[in-house]
Amino acid sequence: MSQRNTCVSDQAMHAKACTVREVLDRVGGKWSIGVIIEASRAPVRFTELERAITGISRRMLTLTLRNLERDGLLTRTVYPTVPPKVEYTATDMARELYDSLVTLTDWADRHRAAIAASREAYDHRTAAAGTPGDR
Amino acid sequence: MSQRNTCVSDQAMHAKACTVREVLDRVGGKWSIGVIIEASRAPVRFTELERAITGISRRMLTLTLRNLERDGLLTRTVYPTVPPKVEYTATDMARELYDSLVTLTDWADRHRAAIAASREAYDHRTAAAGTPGDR
DNA sequence: CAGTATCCTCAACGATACTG
DNA sequence: CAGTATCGTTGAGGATACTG
Repeated sequence: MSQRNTCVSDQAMHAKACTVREVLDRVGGKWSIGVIIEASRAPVRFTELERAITGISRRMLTLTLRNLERDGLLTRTVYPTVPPKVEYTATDMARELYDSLVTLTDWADRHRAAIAASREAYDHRTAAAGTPGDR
Repeated sequence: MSQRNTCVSDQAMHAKACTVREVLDRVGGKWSIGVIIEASRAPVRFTELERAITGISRRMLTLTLRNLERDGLLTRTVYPTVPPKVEYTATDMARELYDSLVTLTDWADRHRAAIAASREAYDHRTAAAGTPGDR
């Protein structure tokens, strides 16, 4: 994701915000969630992921996989064959994380319409403010 | 946040990944969560937020507030006094979101140690690979 | 007080040629 | 097949002077 840990020296209740940031720093990247979901179903190979995740570049797939592996969210298994075969599998920790994320999708589902409406209203307001004459 | 909506043209189950991204695009910013938490307790003024949230710049506070207001997560109330007084309050939608985030903090709390250990192990491994001689 | 306007930096991401 | 190595782009975020 985009930001570093600013939690040091934070006081009291900010602990909550920081804990959330910990998670976000881990899965906030553009592709992390997609990879975790794919690797949660069954072991997946590099090329399979590349095809399954629309729009991801080879470089970003590699980086995402390495970071997730480093955090213990993915297991990387190399079969020393020719040509090489590598499989990625989500760990239990990652599956748990995915389950927790369901709570968030519920929230999004419930409020998607309200948010869209709020945005439209806001944009309409500010557009009106930006157009002095309005005619 | 860093990334645009790539959900268009996505198929079947990727809907889940996209719904998560919707939330992340909204709250994934470096400061959004902190602002929501502060504004969930009670109405807060601009300067109060600036002091409460360690490290935030004036510019980012403004941007974060505007985005959250646009999405209907914050209410902005202006008291036409001199000097001006502006209060920000979290909406019910935002409080609900915050409640959902608790699930994530639980996950982080449970696995913080495991993640740290995994990272250290990974870094040690790759460091060893990078140091040919090792002595 | 509550912002806006400017300028700048840097890390995330994208594209793609090359390789064990 | 499963990557790595390079180069280029973009936008999030930071610092800060100025203003109604």
